[in-house]
Amino acid sequence: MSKKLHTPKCATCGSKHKSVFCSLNSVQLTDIDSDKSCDFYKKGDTIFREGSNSRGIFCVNKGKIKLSRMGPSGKEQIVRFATSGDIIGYNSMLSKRPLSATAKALDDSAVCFIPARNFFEMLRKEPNFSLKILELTAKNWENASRLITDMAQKTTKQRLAEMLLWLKETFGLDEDNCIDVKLSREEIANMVGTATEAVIRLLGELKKDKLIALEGKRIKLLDIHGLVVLADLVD
Amino acid sequence: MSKKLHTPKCATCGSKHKSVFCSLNSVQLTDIDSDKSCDFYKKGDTIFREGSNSRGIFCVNKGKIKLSRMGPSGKEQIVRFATSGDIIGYNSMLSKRPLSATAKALDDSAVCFIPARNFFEMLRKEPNFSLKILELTAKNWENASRLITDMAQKTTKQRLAEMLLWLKETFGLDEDNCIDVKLSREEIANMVGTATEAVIRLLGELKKDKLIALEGKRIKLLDIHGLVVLADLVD
DNA sequence: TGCAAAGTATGATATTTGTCATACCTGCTG
DNA sequence: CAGCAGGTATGACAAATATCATACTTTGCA
Repeated sequence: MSKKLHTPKCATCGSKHKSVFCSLNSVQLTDIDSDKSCDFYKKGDTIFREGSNSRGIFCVNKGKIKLSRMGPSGKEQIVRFATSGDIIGYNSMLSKRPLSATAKALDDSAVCFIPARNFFEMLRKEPNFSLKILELTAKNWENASRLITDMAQKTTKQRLAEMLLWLKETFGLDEDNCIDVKLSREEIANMVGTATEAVIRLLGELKKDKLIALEGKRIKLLDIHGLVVLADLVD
Repeated sequence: MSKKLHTPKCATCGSKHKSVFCSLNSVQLTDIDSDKSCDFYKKGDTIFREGSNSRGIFCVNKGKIKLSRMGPSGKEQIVRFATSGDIIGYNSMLSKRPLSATAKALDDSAVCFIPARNFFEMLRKEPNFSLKILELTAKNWENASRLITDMAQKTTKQRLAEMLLWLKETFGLDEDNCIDVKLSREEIANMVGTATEAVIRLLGELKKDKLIALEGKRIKLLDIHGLVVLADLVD
């Protein structure tokens, strides 16, 4: 399942500057460190599960995490991703509700755990930290409300294009312009909100339209602007 | 458009106890009051518009507000409602982005305005207030991610049933068990994410199934449990 | 190395939903 | 009070997408 790791220090964490902890000083980072632990998760491992109660927040040290919810008919819906420097599991701490999503490792990952007490203490003591988290939750809502609109109004093909661009933003491109994450067609379908077969067919169409190229699970973006136009994301 | 009103005091506001301001003491409420103003909006009036920059937050004193986004093809998507005691317009303050939704009055409404400065001051000075807002934004995200899942996976009829239940939660029922808000079929369609004709047909089906009754715009809920089951919301 | 299992691909078909045309109400305004 | 406009309703049709069946391909593991 998961294996304890030598716990990295926040102060020397490569992702510090791009995380919500960036505004904290070294004393405060030591406070966070004091009760922190770090676990290793193999690809496919579950970090936490929808419906259970969280006892703290998680911060991704290394790896790729998907956050998903179970739909009524048992179908998975991917609602968010997290990678180095991102925190997860904080929403249910703040809303005082059970966890609303399940977190699974897409790759071998290292994830730190910070107990609720330390998290809330920091929120109370540090207005700047509090504002950072507020900024994060507010952005989450804005992204989600855009996604609601897109789910409701765009065609499957448009949503697929949009999801590819989202994956690019989240995980970046490798040296070959391929999206730097490996997802099954089924997982892509669970982002787009459609059937696996539809994704396969539509990826084929995007390929025929010379917007992407496919080599197994690797998806190469050939025409990003074309995808933006297709997804109707032009501002 | 909107008419200045005699500004009500937070301390004597009937919605204080159920609002995010419930944890503030009388001195703090006076702080909020100091630069507050209140405007009257007629049914259909716009309170703020997607894309513009907000200069403060709004708190609904009386009335019913819908928050919606424009989809790519110009179709409205209703993403939230607000009523007495609810605050709106705070997300874009916190995310430091332009407003992500448009707010329009569904009824004649009175809405207070609190400048950004006072809002942020309170956030900085009052950890309890900060935590209340965090709770709010976290809940928003959770609701939104459920909605994403539903949009992606449920049938139009299920979503319609779910929206009716959502309207019931938000606006309540009158003495006749009718949902206490008047929306056009088009507006309902803009919540459900479908065409107006589909809503008309499906409302007809729900009526035939004896789950609801219709008298013009008034929708009477005959079998709430039946709607819950249909919407697949059973826990 | 080769087999089983999982994942990917493709076709045929059924269903759902969107779109367009049209007609009918209902409430408002001149 | 007539008539017009906006909203509601219904049918016919087209398009998109889900579902089912089947075959092919890759991957992991014994």
